[in-house]
Formats: sequence, C-alpha cells, structure tokens
Amino acid sequence: MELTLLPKRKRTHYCGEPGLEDVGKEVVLMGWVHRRRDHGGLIFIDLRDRTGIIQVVFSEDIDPEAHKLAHRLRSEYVVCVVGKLRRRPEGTENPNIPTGEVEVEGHELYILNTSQTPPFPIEDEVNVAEEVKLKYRYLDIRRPRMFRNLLIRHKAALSVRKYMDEQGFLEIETPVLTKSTPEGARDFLIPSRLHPGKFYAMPQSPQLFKQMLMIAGIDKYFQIVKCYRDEDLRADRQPEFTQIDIEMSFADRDDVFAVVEGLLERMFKETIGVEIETPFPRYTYQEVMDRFGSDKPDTRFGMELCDVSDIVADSEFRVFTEVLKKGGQVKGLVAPGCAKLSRSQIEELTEFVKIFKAKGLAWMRVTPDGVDSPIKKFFPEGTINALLERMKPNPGDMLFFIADQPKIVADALGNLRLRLGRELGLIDENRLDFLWVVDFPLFQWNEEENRWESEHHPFTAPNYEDLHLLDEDPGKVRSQSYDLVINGMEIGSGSVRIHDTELQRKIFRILNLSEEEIQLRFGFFLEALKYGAPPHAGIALGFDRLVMIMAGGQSLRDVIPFPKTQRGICLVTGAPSEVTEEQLKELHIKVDLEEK
RNA sequence: GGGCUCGUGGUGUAGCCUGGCCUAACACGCCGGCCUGUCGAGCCGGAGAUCGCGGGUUCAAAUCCCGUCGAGCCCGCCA
Repeated sequence: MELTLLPKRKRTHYCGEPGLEDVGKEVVLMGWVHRRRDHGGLIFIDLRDRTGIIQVVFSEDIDPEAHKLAHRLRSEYVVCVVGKLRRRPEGTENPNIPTGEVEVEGHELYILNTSQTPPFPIEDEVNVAEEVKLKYRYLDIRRPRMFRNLLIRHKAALSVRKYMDEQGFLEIETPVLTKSTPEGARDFLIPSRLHPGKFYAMPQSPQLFKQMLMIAGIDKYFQIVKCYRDEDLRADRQPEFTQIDIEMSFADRDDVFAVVEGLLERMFKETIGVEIETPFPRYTYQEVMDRFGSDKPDTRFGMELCDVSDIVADSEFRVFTEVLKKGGQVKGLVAPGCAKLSRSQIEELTEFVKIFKAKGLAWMRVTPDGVDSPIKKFFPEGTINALLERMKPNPGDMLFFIADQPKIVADALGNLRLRLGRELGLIDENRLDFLWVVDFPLFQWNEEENRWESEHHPFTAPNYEDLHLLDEDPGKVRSQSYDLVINGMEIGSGSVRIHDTELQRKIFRILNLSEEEIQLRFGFFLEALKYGAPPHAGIALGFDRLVMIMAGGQSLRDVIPFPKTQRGICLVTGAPSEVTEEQLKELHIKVDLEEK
C-alpha cells in the first residue's frame, strides 16, 4: 500500500463543520474512514474525526485516480481528502447527521496510514465487554460518547480555574512524593533509592500541605489534583482520582459553602448548560440517618424510613421486642404498590438486606381490608392501626420492617430504600439534588481496635460549643465538618480545621496516639501550627464524580481516559508489572512472594 | 478476605438447566467478485471457534462436578 507520510495540504475544516454556506469551496479534510460503501463505480466514504462525520464521494467522473485508490480504503484508515464541497443531489440528504445536506467530491485522496480491523465498531451504544474496551482504550475513546465525556471533563476543569481565579484563589501545586501518614486509607509507597529502606508515599490528599499554605499566608488556595488511595475499587472508586481541593483562611463553614455553591453553579452552567439552584439545602447528620438511613441520601424520591419502635414495643413479636430490649430499634418503610410481590421476590429482598447484616425482613401487605402478614398474629389490632396511622400506606402497598442495632437498621433499610426506589422507577433521572450534610460526629468508635477514630480526619475542628464534651463523652462531640451530596453520591467533604496546637494535640491523644507517634507522624505539622496559623477551612470535591454526573455516566471509567479495572490493572499497559532484578537491587528491595 | 453475575470465531449472542441429533447455529464484522446515489448499501461466494484454562465424572462433555484465571457489581476496606 502506498502511503503518503506527510499530507501535502493543511486541513481547512473538521469533518463535522462544513455546511450549506461552504458549498463550492475547496476543503481539505483529515480523518478516519468510518465506513465505506463501495458501489463499484461510485464509492462513499464516511470520514470521521472528533467533531463528526461527513460523506466523501469518489467516482470515475470526479477523479479516476482518487476513485481507484478509494477501493483500497478500509475501516479506520487515516486519510486526507481534498475536494469540492457540494450540495447533495435532491432526495439523498441524510437528516441523521449535521453535515447531511452536503458532501465532498473526492478529487485527491492521500492514505496517511492503514489500520488493522478494529476489534469493535467505533460507535456509541456498542455492546462490548469492558475488558476489550479497556484493552483498546484508544479506540474506545474514538467513540463520540467517550470524546464528549472527555470534552465535558476539559470544560469543567477550565470552568473551575476561571471561577476560582476570579474569586481570588491561587492554584498551587503540592508534592506527589511525600510522607506516609497512616490513619486513613492505605498509602501507595515509593521506595527511595537515595535512602535505602525509606519510602515516599503518594498523597491520599494534599491535606497538610494546603493547611501549611494557609500558615504560609496564601489565604485562598485551590488545586485540581490527583490523589492516590490503595484500597479496593468500586464503580465510583479508582485508586487514582482527581479532586478539586480548596482551602481558605479566616473562613468558616458558610464561607466555604458560598464558594462551592458558586463554583458548581458556574461549572454546571458552562459545562452542560444546566442551571442549578443555590443555596443547597442543609441537613444534619442525625436527620439524614433517621430519615434515609444514609449519610449521603438520595432525596430524589421519598419512601423515607419510619421509626416504629415505640409502637411495637409491647407486641408479642419476640424478634422486635428482644432487639428493643438490647437497645436496638425497629424501623420500616412503605413500598408503594408492592403488596403484589411474590414470596420469592420478598425472599430475594430478604437476601438483599442480609448483605448489610440485617437478620431478616418483616413485611405486611396492605389490603383494602387491613393487613396481610405472617406476623400479623403477634400484633394487637390497636398496634396495627397505630402502624398504619404513622406510616400512612395506601392499599396495595407493602410495609417492610427491620429490627436491629441502629447502624444495621440504617444500612439495611437505607439500601433497601435505594434498591426499591430504583426498581420501582421512583427516581427522576433528570433531577439533580444537591445538599449539604452538617454536624457529623467528630469521632466514631472502632470496635476492633477499641479506640476512637476520626469520622472525617484528625485535623477537623470540633464544634466549639461541644469542647467541654471532649473529655467526658467524645462520642457526643459534633464536628465542624460537612459533606456535599448529589443524587445520593458523596461528592465533597471538608471541615473547619484546627489551627491551635494544643487542641490538635488533644485530638491526637483522644485518638490514642502516643506522644512519640504524634511526633513521628505529625511533628512537622504541629511545629507549623505554632507559627501563627490562621483560622482556616476547606473542602475537597471529587472531580471525576462531578464529571460523571454531568456526563450522565454510570461508572467513573466513563470519564477517566485510562482507568484501572476492578482489580487495579491498567489493561492498556498491563501495569502493575514485574521489574528487573537490577531495578530492585538499586532500591534495596527483596521481593518475598509466597509459594503457591 | 467474602458473596453474586458473566466468559462459545474479530465483536455480540444462541446452544448449557434436561450430556449424544454439535461435523457448534445466528447477526455484525472480515476476505473475494458484481454493482453510479448509498448512508446498518445491496446481491453472490468464502475464510474464521482446540466453547477462558486445568483436572475429574462418563461409552460420550460447550453442556455435569472441582479448581483456577479474567471482566463486572456488591460486602469488608475507602481518616
């Protein structure tokens, strides 16, 4: 095949651009052969680039040489076409593509490169195994949908930089090779060649650096920054991901909220043309746990949880009463129209709630003449009536109940709510529900390690009204942290930070860190706090997740050009991979693999 | 660490439950030929699969069993 290595002409248009106004002009196009329709004497080529598709016609009449060469074109060949733009003959217009009223007479054709037959067609709505798409990611990205997603990503980042700049924030880079500070996610480690036996860590977030930038007087900082966490993957979790990291001095929670609300308003407008409503509603942690069984509630539909502990307390149903005696609770929800569920469907839901440690799922069908349930006999009529009165079901609905410790009830019933909401089609996919969750507890008790841990992170300031509780009842202390939630997904998390050395020390001690550990891990930071640290607050927003929401994707992989598989492998490069003995030796590393 | 779903020509599926009629079917793609208005072009012809891998059961395995690898979703984990 005769290739033209260097096109002799400069591109005049992208494939998606020419229209009726360009008819008569000579155009020079570069692109990939999307499809070839070879009629023998007449050949149609759909030429594609990132902007779209345009039809090129080759024939004896137009140019015999180009026509002859066009027979050799195949899918994904890279070509340069020079030709005159003309209006398509009447009746042959294609209303399905933006350039469908015109076509290019193929006067000159240069084949810039050939291509193997692609493993899958370059089209949206391809039904191909994730494995294949990820291995040939560069072909996957040729699909218009993927390109659009990356374009959205680009526009979103641009919008962030413009807005933050206008608000007086400086984008400042922080190190990628940094210090391991356990507490939190597992670190990715990097061995040091110059310091045998020592390691850098990749940042889980630039948390301490941005706080030190506040101490440095930067005042308003932001960064679109990669973060790394060596934990298992999910549809919404990749080991390396991007945050919009923000920190501001002399600011409180409301200042942060105002900046973020303005930022998102601007981003959604400029990126996908959607107007969002600000300010976002605020919920306390306690409220969302009670009502939705989740600290990141999806408020696009109702079906809220209902505490019925007091009503069922004096029933004969042991499953409920025993749990209540042990300090547990009984909560339920109304599943609209679900009285018609079969035994096996209920069984499936029971299996589902067991994933979240619930021991079972009690149910009552609501019929026009009362309730129908295997456990009905344990409840006096008054109790049933009280349940109906509180939960307010309609005939045809189903009541589901879970009895257990509060955390399990919230988890199981909250997830049941989400599943039913999805399966019953109660979620309006066009809706965007932004909300803040505030007043998180400062600590949570770690059963296994028998100690308090930070709910957010150890640099989060306690609610100053609760300071007196730090010693007597740490579990009751509220923090000045906050989460941003969109459509039931955690999008951001931040807090007012501790800027006082003594308070910071105290928190470390409650977390059961010895003086020695504190010094070893965070000594440098405590030292920094001593030199006039201003009060400051900040937040980090999950950029990939935001882009995913704007792009309407189901997985983070949809908006990351080269993502990892669920087992953390990059299928394009094959990373992670083994390295040579020499490399290991230089790093003073011996690999100790278990024999299989 | 655990649970569930999936793995059959290049791609997507059928066949698997109920083993033999499978010499593995279909669509798209691919290769060759014909073809001047197609745009999922059409028509004719053709190539292409040790049914992810290993072991077992059986006269006989794509099909049943065990193990293993890979992809996905979830639990744990993710300050």
